[in-house]
Amino acid sequence: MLTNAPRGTKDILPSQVESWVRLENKIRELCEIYGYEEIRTPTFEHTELFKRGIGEGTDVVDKEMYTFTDRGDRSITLRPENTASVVRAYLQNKLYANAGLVKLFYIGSMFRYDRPQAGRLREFHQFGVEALGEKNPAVDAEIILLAWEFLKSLGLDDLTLKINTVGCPECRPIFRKKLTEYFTEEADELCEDCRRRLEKNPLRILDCKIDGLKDFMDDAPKIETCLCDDCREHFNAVKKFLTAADVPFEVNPRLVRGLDYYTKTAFEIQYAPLGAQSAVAGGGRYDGLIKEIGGDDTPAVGFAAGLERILLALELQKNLPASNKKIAAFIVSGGSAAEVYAFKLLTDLRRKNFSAAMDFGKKSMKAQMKAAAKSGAKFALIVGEDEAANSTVTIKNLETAAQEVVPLAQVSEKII
RNA sequence: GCGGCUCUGGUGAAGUGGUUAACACGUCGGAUUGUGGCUCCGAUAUGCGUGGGUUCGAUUCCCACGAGUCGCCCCA
Repeated sequence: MLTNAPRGTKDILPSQVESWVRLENKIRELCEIYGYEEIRTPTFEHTELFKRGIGEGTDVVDKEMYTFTDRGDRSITLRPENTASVVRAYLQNKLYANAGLVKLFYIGSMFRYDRPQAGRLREFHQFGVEALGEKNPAVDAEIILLAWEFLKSLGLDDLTLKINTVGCPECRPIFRKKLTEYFTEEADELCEDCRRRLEKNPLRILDCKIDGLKDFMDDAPKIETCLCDDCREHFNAVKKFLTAADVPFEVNPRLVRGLDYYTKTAFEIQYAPLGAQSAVAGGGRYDGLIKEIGGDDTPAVGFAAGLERILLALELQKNLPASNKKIAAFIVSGGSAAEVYAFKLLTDLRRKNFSAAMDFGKKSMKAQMKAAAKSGAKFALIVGEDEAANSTVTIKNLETAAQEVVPLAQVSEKII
Protein backbone atom coordinates (compact mmCIF):
# COMPACT_ATOMS: atom_id res chain seq x y z
CA MET A 1 0.00 0.00 0.00
CA LEU A 2 1.65 3.12 -1.28
CA THR A 3 -0.43 5.38 0.90
CA ASN A 4 0.34 3.59 4.14
CA ALA A 5 3.35 4.30 6.31
CA PRO A 6 5.20 1.12 7.29
CA ARG A 7 3.72 -0.74 10.23
CA GLY A 8 4.71 0.69 13.54
CA THR A 9 5.64 4.12 12.20
CA LYS A 10 3.67 7.31 12.55
CA ASP A 11 3.53 10.72 11.01
CA ILE A 12 3.75 13.54 13.47
CA LEU A 13 1.25 15.95 12.01
CA PRO A 14 1.28 19.75 12.21
CA SER A 15 -1.41 19.64 14.87
CA GLN A 16 0.83 17.48 17.06
CA VAL A 17 4.13 19.17 16.50
CA GLU A 18 3.37 21.84 19.04
CA SER A 19 3.26 19.25 21.81
CA TRP A 20 6.51 17.72 20.62
CA VAL A 21 8.26 21.05 20.52
CA ARG A 22 7.02 21.85 23.98
CA LEU A 23 8.40 18.55 25.22
CA GLU A 24 11.73 19.12 23.55
CA ASN A 25 11.98 22.63 24.92
CA LYS A 26 11.31 21.36 28.41
CA ILE A 27 14.02 18.76 27.97
CA ARG A 28 16.62 21.27 26.82
CA GLU A 29 15.68 23.69 29.55
CA LEU A 30 15.96 21.08 32.26
CA CYS A 31 19.17 19.59 30.95
CA GLU A 32 20.75 22.99 30.97
CA ILE A 33 19.78 23.44 34.60
CA TYR A 34 21.26 20.06 35.47
CA GLY A 35 24.35 20.62 33.38
CA TYR A 36 23.85 18.03 30.65
CA GLU A 37 24.94 18.78 27.11
CA GLU A 38 23.27 17.54 23.97
CA ILE A 39 24.91 14.95 21.77
CA ARG A 40 23.67 13.64 18.45
CA THR A 41 24.91 10.30 17.27
CA PRO A 42 24.23 8.48 14.00
CA THR A 43 20.93 6.73 13.51
CA PHE A 44 22.74 3.53 12.61
CA GLU A 45 25.85 1.86 13.93
CA HIS A 46 27.82 -1.32 13.38
CA THR A 47 25.67 -4.20 14.47
CA GLU A 48 28.47 -5.45 16.67
CA LEU A 49 28.21 -2.38 18.90
CA PHE A 50 24.70 -3.29 19.98
CA LYS A 51 25.48 -6.97 20.30
CA ARG A 52 28.30 -6.17 22.65
CA GLY A 53 26.60 -3.33 24.44
CA ILE A 54 23.11 -4.60 24.95
CA GLY A 55 24.09 -8.22 25.04
CA GLU A 56 23.37 -11.24 22.91
CA GLY A 57 20.59 -13.22 24.39
CA THR A 58 18.50 -10.17 25.11
CA ASP A 59 15.26 -9.84 23.21
CA VAL A 60 16.29 -6.49 21.83
CA VAL A 61 19.34 -7.92 20.14
CA ASP A 62 17.99 -11.35 19.28
CA LYS A 63 14.70 -10.46 17.71
CA GLU A 64 14.01 -6.78 17.57
CA MET A 65 16.85 -5.15 15.64
CA TYR A 66 16.61 -3.67 12.19
CA THR A 67 19.80 -5.14 10.79
CA PHE A 68 20.94 -5.13 7.20
CA THR A 69 24.06 -5.45 5.13
CA ASP A 70 25.08 -2.29 3.36
CA ARG A 71 26.62 -2.09 -0.08
CA GLY A 72 30.05 -2.35 1.39
CA ASP A 73 29.17 -5.64 3.07
CA ARG A 74 29.06 -4.16 6.55
CA SER A 75 26.45 -5.32 9.00
CA ILE A 76 24.55 -2.23 10.03
CA THR A 77 21.78 -1.79 12.58
CA LEU A 78 19.31 1.00 13.13
CA ARG A 79 19.84 1.97 16.75
CA PRO A 80 17.40 0.25 19.09
CA GLU A 81 18.57 2.51 21.91
CA ASN A 82 21.15 5.20 22.27
CA THR A 83 23.34 4.36 25.23
CA ALA A 84 25.72 2.16 23.28
CA SER A 85 26.13 4.88 20.66
CA VAL A 86 26.78 7.55 23.23
CA VAL A 87 29.41 5.40 24.88
CA ARG A 88 30.97 4.72 21.51
CA ALA A 89 31.05 8.44 20.74
CA TYR A 90 32.48 9.12 24.18
CA LEU A 91 35.35 6.75 23.50
CA GLN A 92 35.91 7.59 19.87
CA ASN A 93 36.05 11.32 20.52
CA LYS A 94 37.90 10.93 23.79
CA LEU A 95 35.35 13.01 25.63
CA TYR A 96 36.85 11.72 28.86
CA ALA A 97 39.96 13.79 28.26
CA ASN A 98 40.24 16.70 30.66
CA ALA A 99 36.96 15.83 32.23
CA GLY A 100 36.02 13.88 35.28
CA LEU A 101 32.35 13.47 34.75
CA VAL A 102 30.84 13.80 31.28
CA LYS A 103 27.15 14.59 31.26
CA LEU A 104 25.25 14.14 28.02
CA PHE A 105 21.68 13.98 26.79
CA TYR A 106 20.04 13.08 23.51
CA ILE A 107 16.68 13.17 21.79
CA GLY A 108 16.06 10.98 18.80
CA SER A 109 14.28 8.11 17.15
CA MET A 110 15.04 4.49 17.96
CA PHE A 111 14.00 1.39 16.08
CA ARG A 112 12.75 -1.90 17.37
CA TYR A 113 10.94 -4.58 15.39
CA ASP A 114 8.21 -5.27 17.85
CA ARG A 115 4.53 -5.90 17.50
CA PRO A 116 3.02 -2.42 17.51
CA GLN A 117 0.62 -1.42 20.21
CA ALA A 118 -0.46 1.84 21.74
CA GLY A 119 2.74 3.23 23.24
CA ARG A 120 4.91 0.78 21.37
CA LEU A 121 6.09 1.69 17.91
CA ARG A 122 8.78 0.38 15.63
CA GLU A 123 10.19 3.82 15.23
CA PHE A 124 9.82 5.72 18.47
CA HIS A 125 11.48 8.63 20.17
CA GLN A 126 13.52 8.69 23.30
CA PHE A 127 15.01 11.36 25.43
CA GLY A 128 17.91 10.04 27.43
CA VAL A 129 20.67 11.16 29.70
CA GLU A 130 24.06 9.63 30.42
CA ALA A 131 26.58 10.57 33.10
CA LEU A 132 29.92 8.95 32.36
CA GLY A 133 32.91 8.67 34.61
CA GLU A 134 31.67 8.77 38.17
CA LYS A 135 30.79 6.01 40.58
CA ASN A 136 29.41 8.19 43.33
CA PRO A 137 25.81 7.18 44.13
CA ALA A 138 24.91 10.86 44.17
CA VAL A 139 25.06 10.72 40.40
CA ASP A 140 22.55 7.86 40.36
CA ALA A 141 20.31 10.07 42.44
CA GLU A 142 20.86 13.04 40.18
CA ILE A 143 19.86 11.02 37.15
CA ILE A 144 16.75 9.67 38.81
CA LEU A 145 15.91 13.13 39.99
CA LEU A 146 16.25 14.56 36.55
CA ALA A 147 13.90 11.95 35.13
CA TRP A 148 11.44 12.52 37.94
CA GLU A 149 11.47 16.29 37.78
CA PHE A 150 11.14 16.18 34.03
CA LEU A 151 7.95 14.16 34.16
CA LYS A 152 6.60 16.13 37.07
CA SER A 153 7.24 19.43 35.40
CA LEU A 154 5.14 18.34 32.45
CA GLY A 155 2.23 18.06 34.80
CA LEU A 156 2.04 14.30 35.11
CA ASP A 157 0.57 12.96 38.31
CA ASP A 158 0.16 9.38 39.45
CA LEU A 159 3.75 8.56 38.67
CA THR A 160 5.48 5.86 40.60
CA LEU A 161 9.21 5.54 40.91
CA LYS A 162 10.49 2.06 41.49
CA ILE A 163 14.08 1.39 42.32
CA ASN A 164 16.17 -1.66 42.93
CA THR A 165 19.73 -2.82 42.75
CA VAL A 166 20.75 -5.61 40.46
CA GLY A 167 24.21 -6.09 41.93
CA CYS A 168 27.51 -6.16 40.16
CA PRO A 169 29.62 -8.83 38.44
CA GLU A 170 30.79 -9.83 41.87
CA CYS A 171 27.52 -10.44 43.62
CA ARG A 172 24.94 -10.87 40.89
CA PRO A 173 26.21 -14.32 39.85
CA ILE A 174 25.75 -15.50 43.41
CA PHE A 175 22.19 -14.27 43.47
CA ARG A 176 21.56 -15.67 40.06
CA LYS A 177 22.82 -19.06 41.09
CA LYS A 178 20.65 -19.11 44.17
CA LEU A 179 17.64 -18.20 42.11
CA THR A 180 18.33 -20.88 39.56
CA GLU A 181 18.68 -23.46 42.27
CA TYR A 182 15.54 -22.34 44.02
CA PHE A 183 13.38 -22.18 40.94
CA THR A 184 14.68 -25.40 39.50
CA GLU A 185 13.11 -27.11 42.46
CA GLU A 186 9.85 -25.35 41.75
CA ALA A 187 10.09 -25.89 38.01
CA ASP A 188 6.83 -27.83 37.89
CA GLU A 189 5.00 -24.85 39.30
CA LEU A 190 6.49 -22.35 36.89
CA CYS A 191 4.68 -20.98 33.89
CA GLU A 192 5.91 -21.79 30.42
CA ASP A 193 7.71 -18.49 30.00
CA CYS A 194 9.48 -18.81 33.31
CA ARG A 195 10.78 -22.25 32.57
CA ARG A 196 12.45 -20.67 29.60
CA ARG A 197 13.69 -17.80 31.76
CA LEU A 198 15.20 -20.22 34.19
CA GLU A 199 18.00 -20.74 31.72
CA LYS A 200 18.18 -17.37 30.14
CA ASN A 201 17.49 -14.85 32.84
CA PRO A 202 16.22 -16.19 36.15
CA LEU A 203 15.99 -12.65 37.51
CA ARG A 204 13.06 -12.10 35.23
CA ILE A 205 11.05 -14.80 36.96
CA LEU A 206 10.74 -12.48 39.91
CA ASP A 207 9.03 -10.04 37.61
CA CYS A 208 6.56 -12.53 36.14
CA LYS A 209 2.92 -11.52 36.20
CA ILE A 210 1.76 -15.09 36.53
CA ASP A 211 4.25 -16.69 38.85
CA GLY A 212 4.81 -13.52 40.80
CA LEU A 213 1.65 -14.22 42.78
CA LYS A 214 2.39 -17.83 43.63
CA ASP A 215 3.25 -18.90 47.16
CA PHE A 216 6.77 -20.10 46.54
CA MET A 217 7.67 -16.59 45.41
CA ASP A 218 7.61 -15.36 48.99
CA ASP A 219 10.46 -17.64 49.93
CA ALA A 220 12.51 -16.98 46.81
CA PRO A 221 16.04 -15.74 47.49
CA LYS A 222 16.26 -11.99 47.97
CA ILE A 223 18.93 -9.89 46.36
CA GLU A 224 19.61 -8.13 49.66
CA THR A 225 21.03 -11.29 51.09
CA CYS A 226 23.50 -11.65 48.27
CA LEU A 227 24.76 -8.13 47.75
CA CYS A 228 28.40 -7.40 48.25
CA ASP A 229 29.29 -4.62 50.66
CA ASP A 230 29.99 -2.18 47.91
CA CYS A 231 26.62 -2.70 46.21
CA ARG A 232 24.76 -2.61 49.50
CA GLU A 233 26.34 0.65 50.54
CA HIS A 234 25.82 2.11 47.13
CA PHE A 235 22.13 1.29 47.16
CA ASN A 236 21.67 2.66 50.65
CA ALA A 237 23.35 5.87 49.63
CA VAL A 238 21.11 6.27 46.59
CA LYS A 239 18.07 5.87 48.79
CA LYS A 240 19.45 8.42 51.21
CA PHE A 241 19.99 10.97 48.48
CA LEU A 242 16.53 10.43 47.05
CA THR A 243 14.98 10.84 50.45
CA ALA A 244 16.93 14.04 50.97
CA ALA A 245 15.59 15.32 47.67
CA ASP A 246 12.03 14.47 48.68
CA VAL A 247 11.44 12.07 45.84
CA PRO A 248 8.96 9.38 46.78
CA PHE A 249 10.24 6.00 45.72
CA GLU A 250 9.34 2.41 46.19
CA VAL A 251 11.95 -0.27 46.52
CA ASN A 252 10.91 -3.15 44.34
CA PRO A 253 13.23 -6.12 44.71
CA ARG A 254 11.65 -7.63 41.63
CA LEU A 255 12.49 -4.81 39.30
CA VAL A 256 14.97 -5.98 36.71
CA ARG A 257 16.27 -4.53 33.47
CA GLY A 258 16.22 -6.17 30.11
CA LEU A 259 19.57 -4.99 28.89
CA ASP A 260 22.71 -6.75 30.01
CA TYR A 261 24.75 -3.71 30.77
CA TYR A 262 22.98 -2.64 33.94
CA THR A 263 24.69 -2.94 37.30
CA LYS A 264 23.77 -1.77 40.78
CA THR A 265 21.00 0.83 40.57
CA ALA A 266 18.01 0.08 38.36
CA PHE A 267 14.91 2.25 38.24
CA GLU A 268 11.73 2.71 36.36
CA ILE A 269 9.06 5.38 36.40
CA GLN A 270 5.60 4.19 35.58
CA TYR A 271 2.40 5.87 34.62
CA ALA A 272 -0.14 3.17 35.34
CA PRO A 273 -3.04 4.42 33.18
CA LEU A 274 -1.04 3.59 30.08
CA GLY A 275 -1.80 -0.08 30.61
CA ALA A 276 0.61 -2.63 29.27
CA GLN A 277 3.18 -0.06 28.19
CA SER A 278 3.25 1.89 31.41
CA ALA A 279 7.00 2.39 31.79
CA VAL A 280 7.57 5.97 30.84
CA ALA A 281 11.23 6.15 31.80
CA GLY A 282 13.79 3.63 32.89
CA GLY A 283 17.45 3.33 33.45
CA GLY A 284 20.18 2.69 35.91
CA ARG A 285 23.87 2.27 36.39
CA TYR A 286 26.04 0.48 33.84
CA ASP A 287 29.52 0.34 35.22
CA GLY A 288 30.59 -2.48 32.93
CA LEU A 289 29.53 -1.18 29.57
CA ILE A 290 32.34 1.18 28.71
CA LYS A 291 34.95 -1.46 29.29
CA GLU A 292 32.89 -3.95 27.36
CA ILE A 293 32.99 -1.65 24.37
CA GLY A 294 36.70 -1.20 24.60
CA GLY A 295 37.37 1.70 26.91
CA ASP A 296 38.94 1.88 30.32
CA ASP A 297 36.92 0.62 33.22
CA THR A 298 34.58 3.60 33.67
CA PRO A 299 31.45 3.85 35.76
CA ALA A 300 28.32 5.43 34.30
CA VAL A 301 24.59 5.96 34.87
CA GLY A 302 21.74 6.95 32.63
CA PHE A 303 18.12 6.65 31.72
CA ALA A 304 15.86 6.88 28.71
CA ALA A 305 12.30 8.12 28.48
CA GLY A 306 9.78 7.29 25.77
CA LEU A 307 8.39 10.47 24.29
CA GLU A 308 5.35 8.91 22.61
CA ARG A 309 4.36 7.37 25.91
CA ILE A 310 4.77 10.64 27.71
CA LEU A 311 2.59 12.35 25.15
CA LEU A 312 0.00 9.61 25.55
CA ALA A 313 0.07 10.10 29.28
CA LEU A 314 -0.35 13.83 28.91
CA GLU A 315 -3.25 13.22 26.60
CA LEU A 316 -4.89 10.89 29.09
CA GLN A 317 -4.49 13.55 31.69
CA LYS A 318 -5.77 16.15 29.27
CA ASN A 319 -2.65 18.08 29.89
CA LEU A 320 -1.87 18.96 26.34
CA PRO A 321 -2.11 22.69 25.98
CA ALA A 322 -4.74 24.00 23.61
CA SER A 323 -3.23 25.51 20.56
CA ASN A 324 -3.53 29.27 20.52
CA LYS A 325 -1.79 30.18 17.35
CA LYS A 326 -3.26 33.40 16.03
CA ILE A 327 -2.38 35.44 13.07
CA ALA A 328 -2.36 39.21 13.14
CA ALA A 329 -4.26 40.02 10.00
CA PHE A 330 -6.18 38.37 7.22
CA ILE A 331 -6.33 40.20 3.93
CA VAL A 332 -9.58 40.14 2.02
CA SER A 333 -9.40 41.30 -1.54
CA GLY A 334 -12.26 42.22 -3.81
CA GLY A 335 -12.02 42.20 -7.54
CA SER A 336 -9.10 41.22 -9.68
CA ALA A 337 -7.91 44.83 -9.89
CA ALA A 338 -7.19 44.72 -6.17
CA GLU A 339 -5.35 41.45 -6.15
CA VAL A 340 -1.91 42.79 -6.82
CA TYR A 341 -2.50 45.60 -4.35
CA ALA A 342 -3.52 43.01 -1.77
CA PHE A 343 -0.52 40.87 -2.48
CA LYS A 344 1.79 43.81 -2.00
CA LEU A 345 0.12 44.64 1.31
CA LEU A 346 0.55 41.03 2.39
CA THR A 347 4.23 41.12 1.56
CA ASP A 348 4.82 44.47 3.27
CA LEU A 349 3.22 43.26 6.47
CA ARG A 350 5.25 40.08 6.49
CA ARG A 351 8.42 42.04 5.98
CA LYS A 352 7.46 43.98 9.07
CA ASN A 353 7.12 40.65 10.92
CA PHE A 354 3.37 40.50 11.09
CA SER A 355 1.87 37.11 10.51
CA ALA A 356 -0.50 37.85 7.72
CA ALA A 357 -2.56 35.61 5.48
CA MET A 358 -4.86 35.85 2.54
CA ASP A 359 -6.96 33.51 0.54
CA PHE A 360 -5.60 32.84 -2.90
CA GLY A 361 -8.65 30.92 -4.05
CA LYS A 362 -10.35 33.91 -5.69
CA LYS A 363 -13.45 33.38 -3.66
CA SER A 364 -16.28 35.75 -2.96
CA MET A 365 -15.66 38.38 -0.36
CA LYS A 366 -18.11 36.68 1.91
CA ALA A 367 -16.16 33.45 1.71
CA GLN A 368 -12.96 35.32 2.39
CA MET A 369 -14.50 36.93 5.43
CA LYS A 370 -15.47 33.52 6.68
CA ALA A 371 -11.94 32.35 6.21
CA ALA A 372 -10.70 35.43 8.05
CA ALA A 373 -12.96 34.68 11.00
CA LYS A 374 -11.90 31.06 11.09
CA SER A 375 -8.23 31.90 10.95
CA GLY A 376 -8.52 33.59 14.31
CA ALA A 377 -7.07 36.79 12.96
CA LYS A 378 -7.84 39.86 14.98
CA PHE A 379 -8.17 42.08 11.93
CA ALA A 380 -9.51 41.68 8.46
CA LEU A 381 -7.85 44.03 6.01
CA ILE A 382 -10.27 44.67 3.24
CA VAL A 383 -8.91 45.93 -0.03
CA GLY A 384 -11.13 46.32 -3.03
CA GLU A 385 -10.94 48.49 -6.07
CA ASP A 386 -11.76 51.64 -4.08
CA GLU A 387 -8.93 51.05 -1.63
CA ALA A 388 -6.53 50.16 -4.38
CA ALA A 389 -7.40 53.36 -6.21
CA ASN A 390 -6.99 55.54 -3.11
CA SER A 391 -4.08 53.68 -1.48
CA THR A 392 -6.12 52.93 1.59
CA VAL A 393 -7.11 49.83 3.53
CA THR A 394 -10.34 49.12 5.32
CA ILE A 395 -9.45 47.62 8.66
CA LYS A 396 -12.11 45.61 10.39
CA ASN A 397 -11.65 44.49 13.95
CA LEU A 398 -13.14 41.02 13.90
CA GLU A 399 -13.79 40.96 17.61
CA THR A 400 -15.67 44.24 17.86
CA ALA A 401 -16.81 44.50 14.25
CA ALA A 402 -15.62 48.12 14.25
CA GLN A 403 -14.16 49.21 10.97
CA GLU A 404 -12.27 52.17 9.60
CA VAL A 405 -10.53 53.25 6.44
CA VAL A 406 -6.88 54.18 6.87
CA PRO A 407 -4.08 55.21 4.53
CA LEU A 408 -1.89 52.33 3.45
CA ALA A 409 1.12 53.69 5.31
CA GLN A 410 -0.69 53.53 8.63
CA VAL A 411 -1.83 49.94 8.49
CA SER A 412 0.97 48.44 10.50
CA GLU A 413 0.39 50.86 13.38
CA LYS A 414 -3.31 50.13 13.45
CA ILE A 415 -3.08 46.37 13.73
CA ILE A 416 -0.65 46.06 16.58
C1' G B 1 6.71 -13.91 18.14
C1' C B 2 1.52 -15.77 20.54
C1' G B 3 -3.91 -15.00 21.56
C1' G B 4 -8.65 -11.91 21.51
C1' C B 5 -11.40 -7.88 19.25
C1' U B 6 -12.11 -4.27 15.38
C1' C B 7 -11.91 -2.05 10.22
C1' U B 8 -18.33 1.98 6.63
C1' G B 9 -17.07 9.44 3.83
C1' G B 10 -12.42 14.49 6.32
C1' U B 11 -14.44 13.04 11.59
C1' G B 12 -18.10 10.45 15.01
C1' A B 13 -20.98 6.82 13.46
C1' A B 14 -26.34 4.04 11.81
C1' G B 15 -27.43 0.13 8.59
C1' U B 16 -28.97 -4.15 5.04
C1' G B 17 -27.87 -10.63 1.09
C1' G B 18 -30.97 -7.28 -3.81
C1' U B 19 -32.68 -0.83 -7.78
C1' U B 20 -31.18 6.25 -3.97
C1' A B 21 -25.52 3.46 2.23
C1' A B 22 -29.29 7.02 7.76
C1' C B 23 -28.01 10.95 11.07
C1' A B 24 -24.52 14.49 13.16
C1' C B 25 -20.04 17.40 12.84
C1' G B 26 -16.81 19.27 9.25
C1' U B 27 -15.98 21.19 4.34
C1' C B 28 -17.81 23.86 0.01
C1' G B 29 -21.62 26.94 -2.20
C1' G B 30 -25.93 30.08 -1.63
C1' A B 31 -29.83 33.51 1.08
C1' U B 32 -29.70 40.55 -4.87
C1' U B 33 -25.64 44.55 -5.84
C1' G B 34 -17.79 44.67 -1.74
C1' U B 35 -17.97 42.12 4.71
C1' G B 36 -17.36 36.99 9.15
C1' G B 37 -18.99 34.50 13.67
C1' C B 38 -26.09 33.11 14.57
C1' U B 39 -30.01 31.17 11.37
C1' C B 40 -31.92 28.95 6.91
C1' C B 41 -31.23 26.30 2.07
C1' G B 42 -28.25 23.14 -1.04
C1' A B 43 -23.96 20.00 -2.26
C1' U B 44 -20.62 16.46 -0.37
C1' A B 45 -18.96 7.77 0.17
C1' U B 46 -20.77 4.67 -7.90
C1' G B 47 -18.35 3.44 -2.00
C1' C B 48 -18.48 0.18 3.01
C1' G B 49 -9.52 -1.88 4.86
C1' U B 50 -7.26 -5.06 0.42
C1' G B 51 -7.64 -9.49 -2.50
C1' G B 52 -10.12 -13.83 -3.37
C1' G B 53 -14.45 -17.19 -2.72
C1' U B 54 -19.85 -18.57 -1.88
C1' U B 55 -24.31 -16.59 -4.36
C1' C B 56 -28.59 -14.99 -9.73
C1' G B 57 -26.65 -10.84 -6.56
C1' A B 58 -22.48 -8.92 -1.16
C1' U B 59 -20.70 -3.43 2.18
C1' U B 60 -23.53 -7.29 4.67
C1' C B 61 -21.64 -14.81 4.64
C1' C B 62 -16.56 -17.49 4.25
C1' C B 63 -11.07 -17.38 3.66
C1' A B 64 -6.41 -14.97 3.26
C1' C B 65 -3.67 -10.68 3.76
C1' G B 66 -3.14 -5.71 5.76
C1' A B 67 -3.79 -2.08 9.46
C1' G B 68 -5.42 -0.71 14.32
C1' U B 69 -6.41 -2.07 19.28
C1' C B 70 -6.23 -5.03 23.98
C1' G B 71 -3.56 -8.80 26.63
C1' C B 72 1.00 -11.88 26.68
C1' C B 73 6.07 -11.18 25.59
C1' C B 74 9.45 -7.15 25.67
C1' C B 75 10.56 -2.42 26.93
C1' A B 76 10.87 3.51 26.82
